[in-house]
Amino acid sequence: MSSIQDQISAAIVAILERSRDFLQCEIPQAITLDRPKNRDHGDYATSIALALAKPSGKAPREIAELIRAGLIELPQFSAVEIAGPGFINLTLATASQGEVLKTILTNREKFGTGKAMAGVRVNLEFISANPTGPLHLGHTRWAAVGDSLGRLLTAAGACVSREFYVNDRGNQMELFGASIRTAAMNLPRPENGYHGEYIADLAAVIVAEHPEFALLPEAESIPAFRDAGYDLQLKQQQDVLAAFGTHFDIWFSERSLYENDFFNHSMQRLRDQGHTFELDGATWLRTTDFGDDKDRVMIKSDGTFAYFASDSAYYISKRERGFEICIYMLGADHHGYVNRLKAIAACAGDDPEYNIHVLIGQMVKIMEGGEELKLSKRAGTIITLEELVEKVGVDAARYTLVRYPVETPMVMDVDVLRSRTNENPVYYVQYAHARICAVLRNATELGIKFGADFAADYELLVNPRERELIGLLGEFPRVVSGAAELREPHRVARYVEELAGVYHRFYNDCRVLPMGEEPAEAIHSARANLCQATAQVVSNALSLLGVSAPERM
RNA sequence: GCGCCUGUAGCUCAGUCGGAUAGAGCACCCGCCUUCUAAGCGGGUUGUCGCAGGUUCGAUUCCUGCCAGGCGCGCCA
Repeated sequence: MSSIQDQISAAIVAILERSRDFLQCEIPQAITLDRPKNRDHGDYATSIALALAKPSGKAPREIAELIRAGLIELPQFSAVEIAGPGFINLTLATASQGEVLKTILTNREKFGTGKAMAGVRVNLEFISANPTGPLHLGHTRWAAVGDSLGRLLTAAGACVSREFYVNDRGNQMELFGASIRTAAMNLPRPENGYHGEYIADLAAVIVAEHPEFALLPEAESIPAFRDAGYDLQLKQQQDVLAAFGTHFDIWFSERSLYENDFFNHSMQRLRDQGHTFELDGATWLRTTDFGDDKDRVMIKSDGTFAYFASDSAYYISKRERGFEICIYMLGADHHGYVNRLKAIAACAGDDPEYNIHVLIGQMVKIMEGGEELKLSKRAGTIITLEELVEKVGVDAARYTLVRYPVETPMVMDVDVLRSRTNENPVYYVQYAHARICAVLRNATELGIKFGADFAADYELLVNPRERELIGLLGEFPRVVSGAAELREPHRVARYVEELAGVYHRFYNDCRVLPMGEEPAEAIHSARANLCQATAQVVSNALSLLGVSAPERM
């Protein structure tokens, strides 16, 4: 089933093809259609005539006239007008509008999904926090955005694996173990150790279970506390993320990269490509061959593995497991990593521009009572995911985190997120859904006929508010595919906010149900179907964001 | 010093491959509930799109140089 936009695009391309001799230039394969801001400019507009003016050497209005003459013959349009320097403004016939509603009501939760990325295997790695403490605000942004992006890519047809990379080896783990041990034994914490209250909590749990750990010699005691603490902390992260609605397919252990000789295998692959070298007793990867500002050590001169070694092996693991696109989501404080990661891909013989896609997320701040919240009781430093959810709930937290482009530094205002007004977009959108559901419950009670199986007369929907609403509903698939392609989930949020606004205006101007003793007529059924289609799209959009669509509020 | 991000209304921010009169919420003023959820809707006021050049039919959008703010430049993870 092709969308109305695809049909228009194909029709214009066909007209241009027929005029190939006249135009004498390359014909685009698809035509982009805009939704004009000004309603006088119709339902759709295209500037294709302006774009083709230069390559063809013809006047834009001449090309526009050519297209207009072809389109006006088609039954889908009630008007085709040329405006300004050569814009073509299209107004759809009401019959074409009804098609959109039928499609939505038939496809239900599938409406909006597509095949743009069909068959593409995507590895989506996000959060990847150290298992040495609770998840904080920065992680929370990725939990919301990453999860939503996973849903979007899946909706676009991609085969997605969501992975959480667990840094379960290295100095930080040792420090973690030592910190818990000192907390358990009432000793001073190690230098650079972990200081949050949660360390003492972990120590208490472990000591209750294994009092003998504290009695072991230090060299055995630290690993014992480390491993027990790791299990508890990882479980805590997993529980918190599950409650947040963020799902992972794979919790990938860094340690596992060094099992079964995989690391040597991955090193060999890099050696074979000829980008490794030895210097000062260390093994390096010559990342400067591919735009990095300095070469990187993989195996340190003392024989231990640098963190970068794991990154390289992990990338190779992803590729060998069949993922062609590897998406990384990093905090702004790690942006220096982008060139390094791309260099790994290049050193492995891949195309970094295609195989690696890095998203850089800017910082998140949180305000309450007009002041920035900085201290977390539990983590000792910054606010945790759990604390945020306790303050505003999962829906408000997720929605707010996902409605801004990740490169925008953002401030979450707890007071706004608790408010039930226009200034809180999540309520605004959810309220629209609940409102529609209420109308539809009433419609059912009144015995109004509506639904996917009811052949409503959509020709009756001629009010400008109705046309505006239908037109916007038809945009949803394009919004989804665009958001997936650009890896920008916030587009879905902005879209659904606009949709909610358009619905509220429609609701205000167009009475859906019969009043008082009025008999039920065809217009009531048509509008009920429009309502149901709107509820479906709102629900689908919120679902892509991992936010609930309540039926009552 | 080098690199990345940001700069749009009084505030918080959108703005699709370059398109028509640059948008939304908040704030401020005025209206709309005796029948579908007023957590809503309508109207009014608000701009040197950081600055200066360039590319072209057309630039908030692309290029160059400045200015301001944030972040990063380890054989740490």
